[in-house]
Amino acid sequence: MQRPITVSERNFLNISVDCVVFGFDDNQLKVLLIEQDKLSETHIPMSALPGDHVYIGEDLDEAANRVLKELTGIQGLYLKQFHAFGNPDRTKGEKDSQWLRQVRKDPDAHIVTIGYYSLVRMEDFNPVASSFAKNTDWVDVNDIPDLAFDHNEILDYALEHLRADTENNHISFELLPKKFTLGQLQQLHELILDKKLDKRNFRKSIKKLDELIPLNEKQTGVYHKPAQLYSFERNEDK
Amino acid sequence: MQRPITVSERNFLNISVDCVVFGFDDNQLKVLLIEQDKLSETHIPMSALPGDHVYIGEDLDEAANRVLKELTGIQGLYLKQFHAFGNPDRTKGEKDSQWLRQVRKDPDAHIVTIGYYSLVRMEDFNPVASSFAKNTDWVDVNDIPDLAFDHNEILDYALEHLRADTENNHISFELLPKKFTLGQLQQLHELILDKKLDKRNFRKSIKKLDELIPLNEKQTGVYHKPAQLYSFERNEDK
DNA sequence: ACAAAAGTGTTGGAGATACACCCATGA
DNA sequence: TCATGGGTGTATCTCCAACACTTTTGT
Repeated sequence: MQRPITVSERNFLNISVDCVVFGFDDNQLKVLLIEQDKLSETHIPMSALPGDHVYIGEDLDEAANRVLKELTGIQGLYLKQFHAFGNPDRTKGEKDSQWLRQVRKDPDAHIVTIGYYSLVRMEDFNPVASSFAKNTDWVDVNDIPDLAFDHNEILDYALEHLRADTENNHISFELLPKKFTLGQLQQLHELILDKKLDKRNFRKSIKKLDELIPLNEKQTGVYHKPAQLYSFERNEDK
Repeated sequence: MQRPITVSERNFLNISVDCVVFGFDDNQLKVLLIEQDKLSETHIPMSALPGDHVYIGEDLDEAANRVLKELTGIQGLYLKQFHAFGNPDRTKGEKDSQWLRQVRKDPDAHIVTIGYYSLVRMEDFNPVASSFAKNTDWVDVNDIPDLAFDHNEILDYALEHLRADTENNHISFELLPKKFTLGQLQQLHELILDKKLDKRNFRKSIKKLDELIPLNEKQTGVYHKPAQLYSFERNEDK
């Protein structure tokens, strides 16, 4: 049974958003992490997902976009909400507390966070650290270090959602950018699902989607047969 | 003795949970609503989903269970988180503001709410209104009135999730209570999905689930062939 | 000419769908 | 004995998985 918190403990309840931005190129699936600024001699900076408080009066989706932009400079991508994380101990690790004492007025607050994820071609975005992010890094999903707070758990959860969406071909028209070849799209699915797919079967299933639009354009500058380029129809781009 | 505080007293960004409890009997799918207490001459009470603030230091899942119990007396059911709603205007309707001014210290706070849903046999639970709920009602899903806040939207969203879970047979062992006949289970699926299902095919697909346990027990007191009773194995009951 | 990825159809099997009759009980 | 829902099997069809060769370009 939860012990009620009393006023004398001077605690707060805050809301944040955390963004899991998956990035891919032709053979890698990575996640965009930020590295915390080193704040003092004793402080050991950690890596973390880009995330920060929601403003009062701000919509959650907008907050996710704003926070991502403030910390990494990245904007204009579709962020999909996937889960809320509210364990009161999620920010109570020793390193986490140390960090929060330096950057927050209420370091002991209970912070509920709303998780968002997205998927982009890495080459289309060039993250630049700012605010309390010292650096940004694309880190391979198979090589994720210990992250701040419960961000490892949030990341695992996001990956599950990404895989489920990919299996159902929901991913593509919501989360994919610009134009691509079917080969690239297949590589992407293989990266996400972590298994090989049959080329002909993949093409059959993907071509059934009427969101898939063949462009009047072919690949150039490749030393093999150039591929048809495709795009996904965006339902509601902002 | 100090009383528990909620965020509302310290902050203007609050967190609440709202519970969408679907109830069924043999031919109806309903939702548990509460009716707000009438607070003054001019106040027009509305119906709403059971929901209230999360305490500081309280886990979201626990909060959902506590809040549901406080308002309706119902406890011990599996509540599944499905979405966070954070539109800053979601509590700014005129009637909503009027209500909040009477029951909250900071009626103008921005309230982010986390939606939970569940599914129960109505006969297994007997809701009793308390706290700021004046009454509780099981209301048919096809006959939902205008609700407080954005609760109509939350309810629609919950129904979508319920349907998706039902189609994939995820629903059953997570959200279903006690023992039932296959006929009842089929009726339930038909209610939720709003379409007829083939009896033999339904039984085939449902019998493949190894969470389905036949009990050493048959229906009694019915004036037709008594049905075998079944139960679902709970993975992790609390 | 060669290397590299693009592009293309058919077959077999598994799983989903359609469909009709007898059974056990209480009234 | 009748009304009511319980309970069962088969034939067809649709969807998914497996599989190999030709084409186009740059080097």
